[in-house]
Amino acid sequence: MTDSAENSALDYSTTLYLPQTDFPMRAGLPKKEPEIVARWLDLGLYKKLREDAKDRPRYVLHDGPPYANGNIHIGHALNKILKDVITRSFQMRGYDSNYVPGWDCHGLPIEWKIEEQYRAKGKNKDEVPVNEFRKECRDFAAHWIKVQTEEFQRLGIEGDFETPYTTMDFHSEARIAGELLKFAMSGQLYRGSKPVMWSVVERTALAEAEVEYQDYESDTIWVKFPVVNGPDDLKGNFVVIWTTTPWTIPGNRAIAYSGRIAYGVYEVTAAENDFGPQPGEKLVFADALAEECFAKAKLEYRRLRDVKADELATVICAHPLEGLADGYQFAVPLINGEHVTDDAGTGFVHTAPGHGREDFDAWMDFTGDLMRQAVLSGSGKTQHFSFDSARECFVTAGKDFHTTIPFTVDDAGFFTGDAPGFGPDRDGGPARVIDDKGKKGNANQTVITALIEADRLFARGRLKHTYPHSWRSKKPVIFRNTPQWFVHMDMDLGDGTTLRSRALNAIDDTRFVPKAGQNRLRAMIEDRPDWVLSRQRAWGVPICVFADEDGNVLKDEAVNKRILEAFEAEGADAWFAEGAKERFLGNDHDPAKWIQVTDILDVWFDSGSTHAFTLEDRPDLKWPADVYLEGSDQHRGWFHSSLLESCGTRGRAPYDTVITHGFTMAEDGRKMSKSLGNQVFPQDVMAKSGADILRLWVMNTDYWEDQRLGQTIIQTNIDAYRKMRNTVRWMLGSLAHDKGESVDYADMPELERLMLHRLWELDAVVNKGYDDFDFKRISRHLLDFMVLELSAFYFDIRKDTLYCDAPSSTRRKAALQVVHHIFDRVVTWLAPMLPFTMEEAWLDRHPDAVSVHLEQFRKCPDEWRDDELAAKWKKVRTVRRVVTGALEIERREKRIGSSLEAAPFVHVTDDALREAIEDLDMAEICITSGVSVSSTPAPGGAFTLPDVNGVAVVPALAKGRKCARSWRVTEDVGSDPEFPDVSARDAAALHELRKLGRI
RNA sequence: GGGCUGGUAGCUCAGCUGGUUAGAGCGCACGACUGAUAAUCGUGAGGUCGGAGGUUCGAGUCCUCCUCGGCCCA
Repeated sequence: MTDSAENSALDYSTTLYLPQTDFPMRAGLPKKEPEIVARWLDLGLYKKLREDAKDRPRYVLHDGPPYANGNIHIGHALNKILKDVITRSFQMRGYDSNYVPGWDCHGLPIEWKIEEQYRAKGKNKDEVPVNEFRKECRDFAAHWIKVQTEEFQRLGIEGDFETPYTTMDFHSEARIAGELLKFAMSGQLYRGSKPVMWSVVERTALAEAEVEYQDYESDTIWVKFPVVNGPDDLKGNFVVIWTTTPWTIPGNRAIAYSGRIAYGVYEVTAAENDFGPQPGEKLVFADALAEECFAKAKLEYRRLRDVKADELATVICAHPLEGLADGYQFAVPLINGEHVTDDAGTGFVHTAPGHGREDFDAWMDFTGDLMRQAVLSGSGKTQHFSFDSARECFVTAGKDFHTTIPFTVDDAGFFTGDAPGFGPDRDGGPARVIDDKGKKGNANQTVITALIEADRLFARGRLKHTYPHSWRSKKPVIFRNTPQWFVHMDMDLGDGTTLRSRALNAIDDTRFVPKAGQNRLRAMIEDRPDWVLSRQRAWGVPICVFADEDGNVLKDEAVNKRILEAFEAEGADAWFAEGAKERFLGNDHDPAKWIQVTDILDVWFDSGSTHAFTLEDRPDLKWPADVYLEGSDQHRGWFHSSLLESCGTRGRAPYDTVITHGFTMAEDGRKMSKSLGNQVFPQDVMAKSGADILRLWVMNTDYWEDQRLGQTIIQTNIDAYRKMRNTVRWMLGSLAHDKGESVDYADMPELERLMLHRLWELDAVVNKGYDDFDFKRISRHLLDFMVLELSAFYFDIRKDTLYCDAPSSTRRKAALQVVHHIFDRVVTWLAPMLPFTMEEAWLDRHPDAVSVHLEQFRKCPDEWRDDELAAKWKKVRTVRRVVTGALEIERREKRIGSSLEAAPFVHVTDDALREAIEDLDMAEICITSGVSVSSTPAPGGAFTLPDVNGVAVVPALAKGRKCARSWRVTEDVGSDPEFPDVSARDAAALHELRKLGRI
């Protein structure tokens, strides 16, 4: 090796166009990102984006509102990042793509928080005026909106955070109420009833999340129901049920059995006691439970025969309290129940539809079936049929059958008139289930006594089990039938459609990404019962209707107008203010006749109405939205309620496209949880690595499915980020020498044209990816492009040209221009994904620019497409691969270090491959100092690759001396006496530079 | 228990309507360079495609069952 380089007088590095940039290799995102956010806010970037795009077609992604009650978690981050990438990408692809963030503000969790604060201060919610309480809820939500706004902005989310929408704005509340009134006026809203968990102590309904299960001792009873119709030999026998809530017997309306369980008729053969069942009595039990039951009643027995399910289906019993008072003289049918098991009890389940969810569902299925068979009038009026008529009789005779569910217990736990003999008509007043202290009242005992008197008690006992208790008072709760407001799913809306049919049609007309969401939503709509809108709560939009005692709603547009105007001006608090009833009813209606409903709307109705008060009402938006995007849980939630609300009021979905994302799991694929300590907090990732790292994770993941996130995965993304960042950095450094001199496409070397062709191809991939919301496809292609084709190929080859060529070199100018094209495209394509880093890069390249986010994706002219050239270079790279492989051996054997020390002989016997490289400078492409190509077969021992036929390489050292400037080994080093240690090309470059005063 | 959905190298992902020895990037190991330098280039080792049956000349790709996970219900 020559040592002229070391002895050189000139430090040639100063004569090279080496990359020059202040764009740091290490990003320092945690520090830099907040500065960029601040700059965007100072600029008013959101407004600038709108101004910039004001003449473009609008693209609206409607934000599903997060709940305003805490810091954001990884799910929020995922969701908002996806939305942001969509809005930013559409903005850069020719649309006015604005984004109005929203918040869900009403509802239970916020009420809890406020109550919790009250408890801490020793206050009681019920002692606080409702509007004072609502005010505190409002302030609480407002606080978290502020916090989350900052967190979202820190993530790089661009949106109208100055004027977001919230469900608690007065205007929103007015419009939500208005939407409800549309349902009321069109007759879709009706009052029905449903059992809910009820705390007598607190006089309030409880949600599932508000109860906890504690040990409790219940009275248990086995009750005999006499068979009055069915198979002849069963008449007069008893069907026996078991229950842990004796007080629900007055509410019994049916007995559930299971078609999967074996039953038999059993006869008592001996009795230990002289009370209770006596020898000769015949009873039906599940076979698996008979022994246990008879033992409990201290009886001996024998089994008489099987009882089949189809026999049970025909059985009608009398109510065990039929003899007690008027009101129990109805038939108790046996109904098939999916929930019935033979694990415990008797194999028959006492069904009191007002006192249990499963009871209610089984009962509704049963009555629903009957209704569909059109044998019932469905008038809603209670008209008991005679129990000595057969079931066939009432079915075929079309007798009236009461489908209403009795309200047997009031809010204070007392029996009502719907429980004859136990309510106000009872001597000594109504019996009580639970008292104000949460202790058992006398209801159970009273019912048991009545059953004994009627000789309908088979046995009794006590049972320790877990039972729901109020989270707050720690007292037991009961299931209690309560009036609720519903929307019909299957009522003819006057045009032959129903809410259900409209919703199903709307689903067919909607694009789902991924496709599976369509089936999921459809299945839910197909199956769902009527929509319950009411909640017995304080913090929400009221169901602002007046109803008479029968539940008929007052329909008066003048009243509605007064309500909505008041809400618009004062918020929904107006409904709860003193004198509201008289104020809204006005002079046309007698306040004594009308009941003001005080229930509030389920928050799903609020968020289901966001399309009305944002998309329709804001001039910057449009209805319907182009796209809704949320987690897959929202098939049951927001997608669902928005669909129903919109179909009920407008006949179609409020969206054209629905995108769903999965959930974020810990690294092992399991749910993140506090107790496992495997949670990842977006705040931590941002503080340690930066928001762009988190965003890159989102971009690289298959978000349609559940994703995983943890330390390893974050590190993977940090590594990918670094690679991309360094590639961008190198371009910035090279482009520092770009004078913007352009070279005609036709004058460009093939390598440059190849890169333009690749850009043209990538352009299609990128746009298709954004169209399909398939971001990982884009990020994958771009990263691969940067790694495989830029860093390891194009840049590596062109370093010599860019660093060493003379200022006048066309090759160098063409390369610069291509790097410029690559930079502009790669950076803008990535800008929606990595908004901070690409902003930083863009401003580094274009110091006078405002923001990369105001840019549009650059077009790639069709002129750039050259499939033939691409095919040719595929062959070139095949040959290159063999050369590189041969050099690797030389390196391993320590015969060379740098590839520039080599000048191999390449024997290409494959005609197609040789043709491809014939007119090319393979030394340049292989980054060697020379390549000799021949078509003669290679000598034995030449290097080949198993998958490449017709190419063999014989390595050789380059002849000549090492150029002190370009480090290539050439024979023309020293040809210019003025620069004796450099090659001719470099000497010429030096002359030019000197002429320009550069050296 | 039901509806929907998923399990391909350490990590993230490709593998279209079943067809040659299952791919990529990163990471890792080793090497080179020292003018992208806490960077860059090269080479290599990693997979019984969750498991078991079955259909087929042939299955990661189709069918059945099992298993582990997820969302929503019950």
